[in-house]
Amino acid sequence: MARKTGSHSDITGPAIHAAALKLFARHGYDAVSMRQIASEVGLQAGALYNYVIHKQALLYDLMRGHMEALLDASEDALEAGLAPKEALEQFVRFHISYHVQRAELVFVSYMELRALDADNFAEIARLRRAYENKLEAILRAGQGRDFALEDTKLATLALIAMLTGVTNWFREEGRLDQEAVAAHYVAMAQRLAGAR
Amino acid sequence: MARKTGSHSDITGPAIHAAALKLFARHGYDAVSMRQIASEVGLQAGALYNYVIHKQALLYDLMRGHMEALLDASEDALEAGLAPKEALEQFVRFHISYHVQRAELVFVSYMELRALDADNFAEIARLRRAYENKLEAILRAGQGRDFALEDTKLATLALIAMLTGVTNWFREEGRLDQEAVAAHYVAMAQRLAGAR
DNA sequence: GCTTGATTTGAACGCATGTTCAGTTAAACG
DNA sequence: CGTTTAACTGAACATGCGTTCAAATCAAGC
Repeated sequence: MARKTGSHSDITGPAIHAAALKLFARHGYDAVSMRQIASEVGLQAGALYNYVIHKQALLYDLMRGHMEALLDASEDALEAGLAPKEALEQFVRFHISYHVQRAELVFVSYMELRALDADNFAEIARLRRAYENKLEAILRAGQGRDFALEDTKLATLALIAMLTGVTNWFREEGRLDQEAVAAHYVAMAQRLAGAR
Repeated sequence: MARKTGSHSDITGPAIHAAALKLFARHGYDAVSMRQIASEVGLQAGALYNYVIHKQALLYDLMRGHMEALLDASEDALEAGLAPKEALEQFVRFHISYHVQRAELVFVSYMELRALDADNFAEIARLRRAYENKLEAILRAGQGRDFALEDTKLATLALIAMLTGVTNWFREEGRLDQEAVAAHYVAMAQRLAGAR
């Protein structure tokens, strides 16, 4: 044998995915060519096919990886047994922090859904719903007692949209740092939910 | 002279823009070819260039038209002299109604910003800010009295994201009709703003 | 230092792209 | 009815696309 045993370089593979993510976020999936991705990594286009079956898999891998990591991380971060109002605060802080730190992944995952074929789309949508359900569970747990909500499903959608929107404008060097933004969003989210 | 005087057919031009909108919304700007747009209208690709300078202008025209119409319509719809709490209600209802009725335009205008070149992007961003300023003006008018807000800029961004998110899932045949959705969003928006 | 096999190159494939333009079509006017 | 001209076709252009694959390269193990 020569070189490391195992399949392929464990540097080039991630480098390709990182380059693809960067370029997809900047220009969009369809506007980015395999040759551009290869050039970003310092390869010829043909070499990419040692690591990826086709271009679509590159996008799908990024999205599925993101959604699964998000579900895992939220599993770890959301402590059970908290009172609904505090659970909502925890969710808001987690969501903002996690998404702001991965702005490119979030952007691509929300933006390029229609570039996925039907099966891949269905799987990503399933993972997204699973994540949204965590927020709705919190709202439902407090409905009528800790929260004053007529429709927890609508409130879930409203909150997710409002929270994820932060990634569209947040800049580390902006007027407010992440902690300040999160604090304001916690307050807004709790008021929106009618928390007492 | 032959045919109608004036430059070009006043049917084909709008038909091209309508077809482009439909296809851009469905597949994305980069994934749609001039030949597909032409075929949707029943033309050959070359004929499009009697109506459009280039593909980019097709996208830009759609976006600029949308944003300018939005500004105009909000001018008409938002009655001055209302108390801040009612002005917020009016804004929420207007925004949801206007956006839900133009889901494709909204989708394309929020999605394909990065497909615009720098100058076109700057102009669209300017129009968007002008619209957001209308909401912020309402929040500022009530700040500290009708509303309990620490940061009107942040609340503006949160509200816009939350409201525009409706276009991503709203279906005419869904569980709630537009009026019911709007009513819930009015309540959530007013609570978010700390309205008394 | 030769062998081995993972890794990469570079050319080729068929096909699609945006845009141009000389030529054809057809409707309205004198 | 013939003329005019807006509207459109259809072919051509250079260029780029995703993907394949034989050949070249290179680093580790014996």
